[in-house]
Amino acid sequence: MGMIAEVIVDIAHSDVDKIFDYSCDPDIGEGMRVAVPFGKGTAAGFVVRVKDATDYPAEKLKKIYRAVDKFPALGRECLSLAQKIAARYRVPLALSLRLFLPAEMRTGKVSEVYTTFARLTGDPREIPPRAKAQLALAAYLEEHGEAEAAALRKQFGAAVNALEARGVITLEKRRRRRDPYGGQEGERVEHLLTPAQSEAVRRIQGTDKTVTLLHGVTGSGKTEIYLNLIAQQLEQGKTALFLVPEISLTPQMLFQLRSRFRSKVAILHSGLSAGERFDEWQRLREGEARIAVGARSAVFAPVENIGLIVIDEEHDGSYSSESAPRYNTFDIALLRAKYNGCKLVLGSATPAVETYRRAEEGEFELVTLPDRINARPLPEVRLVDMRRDVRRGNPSPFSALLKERLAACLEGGNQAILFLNRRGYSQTVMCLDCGNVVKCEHCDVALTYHSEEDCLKCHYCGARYRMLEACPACGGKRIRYVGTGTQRVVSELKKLYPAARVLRMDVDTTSGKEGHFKILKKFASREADILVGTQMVAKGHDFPAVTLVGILDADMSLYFPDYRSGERTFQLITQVAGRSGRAEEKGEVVLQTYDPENAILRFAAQYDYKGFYRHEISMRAATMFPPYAKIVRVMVTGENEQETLACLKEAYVALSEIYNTHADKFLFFNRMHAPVKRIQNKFRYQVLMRLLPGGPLKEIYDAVAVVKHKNVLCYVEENPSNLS
DNA sequence: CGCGCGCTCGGG
DNA sequence: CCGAGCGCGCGA
Repeated sequence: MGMIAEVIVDIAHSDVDKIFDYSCDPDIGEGMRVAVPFGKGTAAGFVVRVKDATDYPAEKLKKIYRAVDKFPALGRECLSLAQKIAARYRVPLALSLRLFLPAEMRTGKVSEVYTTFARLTGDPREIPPRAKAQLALAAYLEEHGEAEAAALRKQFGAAVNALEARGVITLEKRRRRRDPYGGQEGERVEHLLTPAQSEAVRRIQGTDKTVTLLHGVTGSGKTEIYLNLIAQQLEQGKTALFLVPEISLTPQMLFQLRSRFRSKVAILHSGLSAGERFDEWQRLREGEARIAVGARSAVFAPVENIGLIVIDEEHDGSYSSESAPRYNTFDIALLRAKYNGCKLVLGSATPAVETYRRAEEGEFELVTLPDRINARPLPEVRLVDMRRDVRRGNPSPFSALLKERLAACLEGGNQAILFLNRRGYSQTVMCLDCGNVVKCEHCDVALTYHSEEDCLKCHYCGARYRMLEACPACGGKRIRYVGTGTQRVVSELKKLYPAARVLRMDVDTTSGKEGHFKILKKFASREADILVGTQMVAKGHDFPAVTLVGILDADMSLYFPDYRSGERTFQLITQVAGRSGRAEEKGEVVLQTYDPENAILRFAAQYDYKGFYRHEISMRAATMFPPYAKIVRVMVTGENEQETLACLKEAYVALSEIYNTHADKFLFFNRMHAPVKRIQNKFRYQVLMRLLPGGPLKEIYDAVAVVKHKNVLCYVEENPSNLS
């Protein structure tokens, strides 16, 4: 009797989201990718199980054509995990299985690369004395051992083939790993833990809880703790996942890891070429590398026998997936930790309120590192009331204090960072005669003026428009620039400090994979005095000469229509303030605001996380926001407004039923326009809900899974980080 | 009466 | 997802 394979075809659609049985040869195994006859053609698929019988009529059964790879691309754990993900987020299994492979493997563009080596295997005396090149080649190999055939061909030409034909040398193809960053390593340093770090390590190992929250201020040495824990797991023959926000995957950080763990580290992130990513993935799968370092998607790394999972900067928004399946890295990491029976460490200087709460409640172990390693104080933060500056008739984006401190900083030969969370020149342009603000043709969003290209850009879809000469509504010619962006800050700086060298870092100046490295490197090597940028400047990187950080508009992120805006503001300020005074000289921070009494800004200025947390958690309790309730949004979006509305209605009717039967679990239930009504020509409507713990979340997912409208997308978001 | 488009269904 | 099959609507 032949073998039967259960196959999931690699088509992400609920209609074909089911197991198809195929007969197969014994070389087909679980987890392998296969090519199968499907419908009127061929489909790729994943073998999820192999069995020896099926109920499906034998005459209709078809046979797997072939295995796509020589190896099982998916392991046991990942098959089980993918099922859970598919069930939890109501996506086809094919979609959750794809998470576990490098994307380029599916498109078939990537394969292993080989290098041919030549070595002596016969007697060089068989070479006739006339064949000078062949003799030289043989002599070369006698001296050097083996060498790459390609290099030899360059030097000795056809002699390579001639000698092979003669049997004097043998050519051998060997797999070659593409190596991101060309094997560069940092310096090897001793890793002695401070008493506080040792105690933290001891507590993380000693707890019987799966999850530990490691709360340590900037510079308290969290990384050393992670590395120590990882090293211990490696010694026990286990593997580790080290997850970081995309932005902190700097070469420096990677070199540091490599200097410690050498080739045991594999890097998975979007900056690699397809081939490099595939090879790093293979090194992990084959056990050659045993530490996977990477952003969100590295939580799916193909390692077995995991001994530790680390999520660094756990509060970072990049840990939530923005497209289906909308998973949260923590949830996946927890599943993997449970499956492998290992620990999961969350690290942050500014933990998410929801995380800290779970630690406080005892669900997570809480380990706190209150002090910086070098005991250097954090830079002093001075709050500036911008309303007073405005009243005094100072229209510039810089307060009098900031100007004074900037001058002093430059005079002292130091560097400054100015942070402003808005790119472009001005937030938008407005007609002074009629108040008209120009919007994007494809999005319900005001356009931003960019001075470099003298154009208006839409920050949602990237569309560009010529700068207006007159108001399109009333023809008025008095156009005013409203709100300050990074470009304007740079041009104001040039007026104020003509001698200062200014660098700008935002999405517009960091195109290309290595774009923001180049700018950071330039600044680090002191080719500029002032770095102006958006939140990109907040993370990573040590600039020893920076003694001043200016936060130009601390309120900007505060008034986002989002329950996490306070939390995000606190995190951002803490992070950017930490850029000041990293070396010998004392640092300072100037924090400009129109709301100097604001509690969150005051806690941030004092580096008082606990004060902030208590304030924020009591606000959340009073207003019933997460973690006391869950925000659930069902988004409905499509290009045709009628179709979109019809779909919204269908979803709303289905959800209303849930609401009516579980009214006690709902704090809020309504349908409405999304705050941004249209993005990229797609109309956006939503059903917004707030659920008490134990609310009918599953029912909501089930109801939405049934809603199917052509040309309209309808999906569930839990506690979305961005409610626009 | 014939064809075309749109919906439904099956695919192992 | 993609193609096949089929029903109904419209046009000469």
